[in-house]
Amino acid sequence: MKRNAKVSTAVIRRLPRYYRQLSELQQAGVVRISSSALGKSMGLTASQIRQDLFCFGEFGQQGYGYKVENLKEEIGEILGIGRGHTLIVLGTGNLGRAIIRNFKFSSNGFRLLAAFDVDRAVVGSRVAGVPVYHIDGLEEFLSAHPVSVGLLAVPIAAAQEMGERLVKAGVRGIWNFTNCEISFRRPDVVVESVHFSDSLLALSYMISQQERQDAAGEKEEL
Amino acid sequence: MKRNAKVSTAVIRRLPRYYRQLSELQQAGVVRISSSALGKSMGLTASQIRQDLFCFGEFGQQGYGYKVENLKEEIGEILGIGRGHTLIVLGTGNLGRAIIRNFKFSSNGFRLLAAFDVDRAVVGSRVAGVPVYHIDGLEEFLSAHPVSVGLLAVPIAAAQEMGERLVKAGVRGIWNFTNCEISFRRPDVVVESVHFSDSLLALSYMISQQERQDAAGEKEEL
DNA sequence: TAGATTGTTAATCGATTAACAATC
DNA sequence: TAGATTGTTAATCGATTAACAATC
Repeated sequence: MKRNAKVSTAVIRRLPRYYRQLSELQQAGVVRISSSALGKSMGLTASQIRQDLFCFGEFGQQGYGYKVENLKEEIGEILGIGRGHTLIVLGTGNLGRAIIRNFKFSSNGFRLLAAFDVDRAVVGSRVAGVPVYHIDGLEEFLSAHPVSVGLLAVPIAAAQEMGERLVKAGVRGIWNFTNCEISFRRPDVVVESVHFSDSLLALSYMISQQERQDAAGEKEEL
Repeated sequence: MKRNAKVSTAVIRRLPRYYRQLSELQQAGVVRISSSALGKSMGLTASQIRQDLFCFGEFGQQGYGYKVENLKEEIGEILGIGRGHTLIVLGTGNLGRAIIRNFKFSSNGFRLLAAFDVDRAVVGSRVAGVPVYHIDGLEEFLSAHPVSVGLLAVPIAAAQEMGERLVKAGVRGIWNFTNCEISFRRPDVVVESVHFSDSLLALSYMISQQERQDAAGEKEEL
């Protein structure tokens, strides 16, 4: 990993996809791959892949291509897998619990330390082995355990406030699953939002376009 | 809605955000807004907003700005809200159930008709009022009910196959929550994926960058 | 060696921003 | 009317694609 000046978000968004694709290739026993083959398998151009990698250094061999395992490891390091990142979940409702149970934090380089909730009925229990604490103990926990990312799965009304408590206590990364925009006037705090609603509405637009085209086509046929 | 030639994905991705922001403004009782005020509230330039809207027609008044309610409705129509879209969920594990219980399908213009699973223990029951059928009955159900979108919350191994069954039975939109890429050689089928893993890894990259900068800064200070 | 494929610079394309006449 | 703000075209900026020398 070398250059690194200003990597565009477009590139950053592709890095996890490279990582995922290379993992699959590795599992499938593929040892080497060229930028053009990788591009074809992902719907990208060879140029773009080489240009993307160029942001970070040299990972291939001329005339040969890339060693799948090696490139995967390199991109993993760029992404920060293996940096010992830690995470806590705020909110153990349906969504919070589903994520805790389903998501493979460890294969993304994260260790899930704990969950927090206001509901005394769940506080003290465990979800998939993860202890659930009362939200009142958040600051105390954070002062004792360094936490890289706080996952917000709380009601919308509580999102901004909970985010602020996390940031105030030193958490730099917020993974926001609430369907609202949250922000902090802090250049050192990163917010990544997963907006289901935006995703479905984009899909809704695209299928609506299809439908409109279909309708126009039928009209023409008459 | 007028022009519409080729709307870039960048614009499409912003439309739901506009819709969300305008809904919030409306709820807050704001009646009119200018492109510059809307831009400021969303971290976009006024130019960009006007340029985006220009793809679809004229929605404002010179010297006045946009009527919040009106613009919201127009963007809603562009997005296809109110087109009577329908949806089914495949897979009622933790994630599937959490989405069924949590997500406000109706406020995004979708009607959730049913869920499907292989597990006989859940088949026949209801999740948040939604009936769960056995996957064997999928094709029969689809032939009786027009479905716009199929939500995939099945194990990775089943994702592609389930997608193909949906497409074969006439479903045009796939909302993919499995952590794998699926694709169909069908220009009329739209796949929208929600990759938690890609999202977390992008966040991981960004906080790792912060950490690297911090480390470099500390080094300099010595 | 010859062929293949990279790293890297240059060219192109597309998206964002700026500018401003039209007009409410 | 004067001021504000749009719709829309032109300018700029950034990202993608093309090209090719270097070299395995």
